[in-house]
Amino acid sequence: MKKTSLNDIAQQLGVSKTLVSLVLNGKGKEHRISEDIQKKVKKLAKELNYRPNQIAKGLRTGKTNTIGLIIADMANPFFGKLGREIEKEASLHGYRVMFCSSDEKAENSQKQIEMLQQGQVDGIIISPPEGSEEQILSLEASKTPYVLVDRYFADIDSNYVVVDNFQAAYEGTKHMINNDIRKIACVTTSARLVNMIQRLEGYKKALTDSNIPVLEERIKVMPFSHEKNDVFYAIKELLSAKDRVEAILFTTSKIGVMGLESIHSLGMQVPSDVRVVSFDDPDAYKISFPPISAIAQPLKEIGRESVKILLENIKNKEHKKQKVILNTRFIERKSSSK
Amino acid sequence: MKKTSLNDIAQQLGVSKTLVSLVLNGKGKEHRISEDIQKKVKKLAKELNYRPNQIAKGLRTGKTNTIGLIIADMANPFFGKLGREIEKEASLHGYRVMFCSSDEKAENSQKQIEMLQQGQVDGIIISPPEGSEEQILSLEASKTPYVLVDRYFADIDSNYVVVDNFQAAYEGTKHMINNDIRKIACVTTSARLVNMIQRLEGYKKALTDSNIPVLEERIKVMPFSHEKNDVFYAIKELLSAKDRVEAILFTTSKIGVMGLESIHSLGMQVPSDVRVVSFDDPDAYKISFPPISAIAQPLKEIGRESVKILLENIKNKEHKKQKVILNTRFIERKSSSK
DNA sequence: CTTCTTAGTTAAATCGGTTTAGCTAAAATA
DNA sequence: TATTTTAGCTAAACCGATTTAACTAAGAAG
Repeated sequence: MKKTSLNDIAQQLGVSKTLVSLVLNGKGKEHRISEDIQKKVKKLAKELNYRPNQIAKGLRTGKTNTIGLIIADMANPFFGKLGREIEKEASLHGYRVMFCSSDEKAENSQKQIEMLQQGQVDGIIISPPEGSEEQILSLEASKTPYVLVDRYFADIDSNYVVVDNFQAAYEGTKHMINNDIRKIACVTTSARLVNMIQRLEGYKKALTDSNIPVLEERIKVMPFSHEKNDVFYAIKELLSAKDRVEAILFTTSKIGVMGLESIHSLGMQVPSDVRVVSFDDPDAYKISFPPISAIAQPLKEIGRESVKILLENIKNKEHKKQKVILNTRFIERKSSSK
Repeated sequence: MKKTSLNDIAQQLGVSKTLVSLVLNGKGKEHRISEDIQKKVKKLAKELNYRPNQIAKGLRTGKTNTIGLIIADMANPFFGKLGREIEKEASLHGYRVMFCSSDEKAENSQKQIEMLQQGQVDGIIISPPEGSEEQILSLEASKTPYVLVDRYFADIDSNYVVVDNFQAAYEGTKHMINNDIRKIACVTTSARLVNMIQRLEGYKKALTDSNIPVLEERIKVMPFSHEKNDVFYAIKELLSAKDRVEAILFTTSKIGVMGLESIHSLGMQVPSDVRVVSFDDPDAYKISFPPISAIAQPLKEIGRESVKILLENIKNKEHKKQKVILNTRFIERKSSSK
């Protein structure tokens, strides 16, 4: 049972494939194809279960109705949920999504961008890893429509959709300070990505605004590609120092989850031994006992906005750059107060 | 800066595009193209940063080097991780992955299959929702290479990769019985999917093997598409009955997470008020306090096997059907013993 | 000196659609 | 009646690669 092509239909009806194409694309009226023939074509197409070959269509029209998505890791609930929202929104507009996990490695995103650019997608949504500036510039140069999410590069004029990371971290930290906690650590990562820099800045500003000194030994920056062990030792240091911290701000849920595991395995309890606030809001934080106070990102909106902007750029390649900064939502749970 | 095509290279060198194509596909020797010209072609291709248009290539060769993946929901960590493993394995073989979330709805997977079949992918890995038998039969009829994961249909001879759900549920239940727990409930879903049936059967068999009566009121089957509320009321019933259960087996992590939230919001504690064992092993279970005993599925292997089988079927469409049943791993944590 | 090899190269078909430009016959207008 | 318009349809180019089936010129063999 071979797939039926335009030609099959055309031949069986003794008409040209041009006609069949026009009719099936709803341009029958416009090209004054007689009602009679239009009916016949549609009927036979249905009977033969005709599905246009998107590859052929794509070759001619230069459109694939597919968007590429490059994120760090779709197994990470933050990116998984974001990916899902992007998929949903794209699907509403007739687009499919090709997912790529970069593992935050510029060499991976490099390959993925190249792959996606080989005529496979109409545009790209990317959460650019550290050191991928060149890649973004090359997207720009090749006029590939793209939107950055989660982070951006200050010196590159791009479309992007991010959250107000400074404000988010500021609020999270302030919340603990307002609960009479003053010895607050921050465990973070990738010191060079703008979103992480802003989170750290927000943390610092909240401290200084309350006249609390910012101590370098209370800021633990995990290596580029961090493992459970890295986090464990950081936590251990923070919690075993003479001047032990009372609380920790985690700047990603990946670190947060590892951090909580570490806290537990050190035999400590939240919040009695140490208070916790974390960026992102994975399910884990809701069912954890106690539940973890979280800085939730508006994933639905991020997804919706990024797709919207991308599609606008696909339609009109000269569209002016759009920069969207969304607000986070602080969710107070039991983990962050004495 | 337009993309360079084969023709561009050919014209600039004054040779035919046939030659260029042959050289760049490593068939230069075979077709005795002179070393001299080969070098020139390769050099210019590199200079112009030539990338073959995969759409054009796909049209001609009928191969896309893309596989389609249809899962319930990539935001669900179980499927997210599985998806990631599939992506990894596919990528090792030069394949990309198009992700689709069906939300366990047959109408969605129907559309997604149709979409993927329009010449977009070389094969499909699908976790078929309830009621999608027809769709699988049509995949079969159209000779589309496909592999089922997580579940299968008993009356359809398909490739599939699943785990031994009966044994897994049996072990999980038995573990609690061995800890002197006898009043064990099971909260499950989708009573018609084979994997869920087997999980329920495993639970029942473990009880009867220990001479514990199987009570219908201790088996809560969540509706097809369940929400937090559904689980909440089920849990409430189980824990407020006169003959209150001492433990619960959750047959998916989605239900498990909702269940744990419910337990907490009822003011109950694990394991003192109720013991818990759950299928799957999301991060949430590791950082939950107490950590949750889990029936972990070998996601890496499932991903690897399903891709392997799919690629074999893409290479050879007459390949005989392969059925792989993998073992789960029971991870004892603090949630399941008194 | 002709014929056969062989090395080196290419024209053209093909994949399955979309789109442009134009054709034919009948109807309308001059 | 001659010309223009219009309705209805189609041939052929095109997208950018792969692949088949030659074709040419030079050297080898007879």
